[in-house]
Amino acid sequence: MLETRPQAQPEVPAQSRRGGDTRDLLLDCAEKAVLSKGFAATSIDELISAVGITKSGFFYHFKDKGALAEALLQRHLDREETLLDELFQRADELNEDPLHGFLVGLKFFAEMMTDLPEAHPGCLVAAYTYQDQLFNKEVSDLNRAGVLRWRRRFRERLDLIAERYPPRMDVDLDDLADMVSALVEGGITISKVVREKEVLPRQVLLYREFLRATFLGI
Amino acid sequence: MLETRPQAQPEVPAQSRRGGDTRDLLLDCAEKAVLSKGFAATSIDELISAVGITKSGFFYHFKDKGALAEALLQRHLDREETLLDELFQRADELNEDPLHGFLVGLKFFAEMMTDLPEAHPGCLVAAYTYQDQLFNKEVSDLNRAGVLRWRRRFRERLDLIAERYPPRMDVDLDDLADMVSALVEGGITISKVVREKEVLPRQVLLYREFLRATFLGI
DNA sequence: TGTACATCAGTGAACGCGCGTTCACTGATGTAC
DNA sequence: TGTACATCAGTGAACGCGCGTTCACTGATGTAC
Repeated sequence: MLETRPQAQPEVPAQSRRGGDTRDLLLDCAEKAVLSKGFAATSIDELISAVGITKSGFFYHFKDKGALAEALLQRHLDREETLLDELFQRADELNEDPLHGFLVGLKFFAEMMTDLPEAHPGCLVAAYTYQDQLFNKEVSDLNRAGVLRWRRRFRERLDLIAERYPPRMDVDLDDLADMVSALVEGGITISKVVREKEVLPRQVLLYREFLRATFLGI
Repeated sequence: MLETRPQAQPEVPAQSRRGGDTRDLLLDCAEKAVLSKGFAATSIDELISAVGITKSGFFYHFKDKGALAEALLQRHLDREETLLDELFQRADELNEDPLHGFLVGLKFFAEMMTDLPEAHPGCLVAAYTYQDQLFNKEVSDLNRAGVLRWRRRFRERLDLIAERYPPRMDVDLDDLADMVSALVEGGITISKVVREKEVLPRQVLLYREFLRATFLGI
């Protein structure tokens, strides 16, 4: 029942690569694999044969499989943060107002989702959450801190907005902040399940519409 | 790194149970395990020792591990449908109007989520989606059909509502229907990650607020 | 500029354990006549 | 009411394969003097 598709061979042989490259390649392959079949079903063997090193080479880079999990999540959280930071900063530069900056940022975000070539790759947060017991406490805490950081950051932004535009509806701003995360995680899941990549960007745009109504009225 | 907590021993020994009971017990244990650590990390050994039969006994009930996956998802989808059917039917009986019936139903739904004793158990849809490659096409299709059925059913309901209450915002009704699924899946994920079970019901209530604004204005 | 040593990025062989699966068999209950 | 057979819900032993992990070793590059 396990339908393991063979991974592509690496273009560059192991010898002519530097160590950091090999490590990153391992993480790239692991990310792809974890997102499509989960962490437990991702074997070290498949990663090393995709990257072109031996098993002992893997254990040079990661002390055990758990270290791979941790490095993978950390890299994901870092990248996500950088990406969204740039995106919302760019949106803010186009617009002085915190509300309109956010609205433009959400539009950028939805466009980015739409432009991704294949169906959306998915998010490690959900993938890890549903395999929680496999990981040690540090990994779970890393994941939790990641989500809570977004709550805090969106919340700060919403506070600024609410100062200038008193909300027309009775909504809790923490809930409104969490809704971004929930809708992204859920949107990715539903996109994957129904195999329609438009679902995720459309949900983001719908959230944007609700946000506008909350602060600007209908 | 695998932190496998021992499952509770069954109260009733295998001999004094009927066959259907044992099968259901296996499914119960499997559901719990799959939700907390994923399908691949759930071993047949742990299920049989929790239920109190031998490994061959397991293969009497399921021809292989894939059959367990299929039965598990099918049971989950059936239960979910029955539960939500009853819930929204009960809400409709209290209110003639399709909008207010829906609003009351969402309130019931949120209350149900709140009243669950422990943190929310999670949803097999997301758990399966992030382990897609492990399953055969029938399982993926089952999952997909499940989500699409909810899109259709909520959409029908929203059509009825929109007939009576022309929407005040420019929203696509399919998106609005999908948002329920996305928010539930995402809400469960976020609830689990941050370990706050209130997140899910609060997201449902926030959706409810937006729905009210869409059809009734602010 | 040459030599000595350290570090980096791996190799290769072996390990034992747990996994899913198979197969021949069995004791208790149900049904037909 | 008794006997024959069928079905249900398992048992017990064995299978081989793949998994994560360890350990002693190595060839290429970097650095100190």
